[in-house]
Amino acid sequence: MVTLKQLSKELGVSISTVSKALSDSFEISERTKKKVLALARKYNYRPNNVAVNLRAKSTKTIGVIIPNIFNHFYTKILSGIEQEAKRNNYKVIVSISNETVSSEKEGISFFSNGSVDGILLAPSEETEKLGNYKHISALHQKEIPFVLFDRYSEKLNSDKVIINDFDSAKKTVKYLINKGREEIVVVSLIKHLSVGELRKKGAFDASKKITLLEFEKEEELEEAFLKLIKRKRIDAVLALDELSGIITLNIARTVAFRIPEELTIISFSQGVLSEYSYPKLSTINQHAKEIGENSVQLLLTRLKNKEASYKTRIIKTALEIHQT
Amino acid sequence: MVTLKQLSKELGVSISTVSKALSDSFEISERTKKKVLALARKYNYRPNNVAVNLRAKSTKTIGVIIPNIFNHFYTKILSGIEQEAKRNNYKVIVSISNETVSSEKEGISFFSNGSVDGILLAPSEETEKLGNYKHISALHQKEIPFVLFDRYSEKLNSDKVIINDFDSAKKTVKYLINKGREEIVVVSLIKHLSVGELRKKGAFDASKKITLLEFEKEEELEEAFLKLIKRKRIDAVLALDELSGIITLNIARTVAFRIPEELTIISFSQGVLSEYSYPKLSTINQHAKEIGENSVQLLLTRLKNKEASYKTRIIKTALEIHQT
DNA sequence: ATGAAAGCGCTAACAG
DNA sequence: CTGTTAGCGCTTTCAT
Repeated sequence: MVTLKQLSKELGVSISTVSKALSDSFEISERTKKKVLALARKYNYRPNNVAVNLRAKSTKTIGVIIPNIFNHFYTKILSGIEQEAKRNNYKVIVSISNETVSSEKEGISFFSNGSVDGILLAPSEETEKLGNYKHISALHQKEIPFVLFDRYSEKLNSDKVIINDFDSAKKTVKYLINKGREEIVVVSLIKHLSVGELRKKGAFDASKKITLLEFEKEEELEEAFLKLIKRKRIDAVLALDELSGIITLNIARTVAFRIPEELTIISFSQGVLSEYSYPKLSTINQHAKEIGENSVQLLLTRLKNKEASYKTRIIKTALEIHQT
Repeated sequence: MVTLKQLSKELGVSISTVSKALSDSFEISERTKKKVLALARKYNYRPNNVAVNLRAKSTKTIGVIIPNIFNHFYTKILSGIEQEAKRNNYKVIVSISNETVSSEKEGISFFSNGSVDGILLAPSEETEKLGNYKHISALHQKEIPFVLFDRYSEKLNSDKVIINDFDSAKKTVKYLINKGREEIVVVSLIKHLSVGELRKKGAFDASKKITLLEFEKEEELEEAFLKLIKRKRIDAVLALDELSGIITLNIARTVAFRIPEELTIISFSQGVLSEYSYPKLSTINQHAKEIGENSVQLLLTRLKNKEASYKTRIIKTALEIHQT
C-alpha cells in the first residue's frame, strides 16, 4: 500500500500538503491539488484505515455477537445489520456464540480492545438459562456501547430492539378462536429462551384452555405430538418456533390430517423452512431484517450521544396465513 | 479505555517499562512486573488493538465476501471460516455481495484500505455471468492476498478451495444407473454458476440419456417438471441445487409418487431444507464447513509466504442416501 | 500556499 | 533493570 509519505516524496512536497490536497482543503492551490490527485490515482492511493482509526479514536466498525448462524431468523437480522451498517459507512465484525456463554464471553473480549465502536448482541441460550448477565453488563464499565436485539433481560440496562412476543402470541390465539378453532395446542422447542417464555404467556393470556407441548429435543416433541393427536381431536397448533412448526406439520401429514382444512398450523418463524414446506406453513413473520436495521440505528444514535436515556424499539409482527 | 501512558503515570515508571512488564519481558524485575500487572488488572487494561495493528502492520483480520447469506451452504462455510479464524486469533469481517457485481466491488474496496490482511471470496452470480474478473484480479496489484472458495474461474490465478462438482455429479448418476434407474432427469436453477455447469457436464459424462430441465425461475421449473412427469415415466432425479430438489420433491408428491420407492431424488445441498423436508431428501453433502476451514488455512499459509505457488484444495463430497 | 511538529497507543532498538 | 527515542500512517494546529 502506498502512503502519504511516498507520495509526498515523489512530488517533492510535504506530507501535510498531500494530506490536505487529498481532502480538498482550501489551503492548497489548485495546481498542487491536481498534481497530487493525479499521482494518488495513479497509485490507487487509499488512506490506511488503521492509521485513520488510531488518529480518529474510532474504528467505524460494529461488532455483532449472534447466537446461531444456521437459524434463518438471525441470518436475516445479520443481513439487515450489514446493509444498514454499510449505508452508514460502518464495517461489521461477526462473532458467533453458538448459544454458549463461553463463546459469548470470548466474543465480547475479542471486541473489547478498541476493535469496535460498539456491539450488537443477542444473548446466548445458555446465558438466558443461567440468568447471569455480568459479562454483558461489564461492557458498561468498559464504556463500550451496546444494543441488545431479539433477546433481553430485565437485569440488563441498555438500548434494545425486540418484537412484541407476548402480544403476537396472544393475538394469534385470539385469531384461531375467532376462526372457530377450539382445541389449540402450543408446541415449543425454545423453553429456555426469554422469547419462548413471553410467547407462552401471551398464548395462555388469550385462553386457558390450551394444551402445551414443550420439550428440549426434537424427538420428544415428535413423540408427544404423535401420541396427542391419536388420543384427542385437535384443530389448531401454534408453534412458538419454526422447527416445532415444521415437525408438527410433518407428523400431522403422516396421519393424513388435511391442512389447513382440518388442522391450522401457525408458526413463529422467519425461515426458508416454512416457505418451502409443503403445504406452506402459516407464519408469524418477525421482520428480522428490520430488527437488524433498527439495532444499527440505535447503536449509531448511542455513539453520537452516550448520555441519552436507553431506548427500546418494538418491531411489530405480521400474521401471514397461507391457504394452500 | 485505559492506556499504557495512564498506567505508567500512576505507577511512576516509563511507558516502555509497563509495556515490557505486561509482555513478561526478562528485562523487568519481578517486583515491578507484579506492581504493573496488579494495576493493569485493576483497570482491566487491554492493549489498544488499532495501535497494535498500526505498529505491527497487520490487522489479524480476514475479510469475507459472500454471495448470499440466506443460502445455508454459505452460512455453513461462514461458520467454518469464523471458527478456524478464531482458532488462529483472527477476526472476520463480512461483506455480502447479494450476487451482484456492484456490491462485490464495494466489498473489495471496503477491504482494500488496510482493514484486512487478506480476503476470502466467492464471486457473485453476476460476476460469473459476465465473466469479468478484473476487479478481483486487481487485488494482486494491491498486494492483498485472497483465496477463492466454492466458485472460481480459469481467468483468476489464485489459491482456491473447491468441491469436485464434475466428479460428484458423474458418480451420482452412475450410482443411480447401478441401482437400476433408467429415466433420469437433471433439474437445475443455477444455470449461470460455474458449479452448475460443471455438475451438468459431470452428469452427462456418465450418461447421454438424461433429460435436462434447467431454468432461471422456480415457477418455470415447477411447470416444466409437472408437465414432464405427466407425459413420461421417470424414476430418478438429480437436482444440481437444493431448491430444485425441494421443488421437485413437493411436485412429485402432489401427483402421489412414492418416494423413494418409485422415484429417487438426490440433490446437491447442504441445507436445512433437505433435512426437514418430508420425506428427507437424499443429498450430495458438500462439507461446507470444511470449505470454510480450508479457505482460512490457505489464506494464513499465503500470508506467511507470499511467494509460494498457488494451491487448490478439493473438498470431497459425500452421497447421503435416506431411505425414509 | 506550504511545511514542521505533535500526537493517537503501541513496541522495540538502543542507551544508560 | 529502567528509560529515551523513533516510528507505524494519518490529521491538524501552528508557524512561516
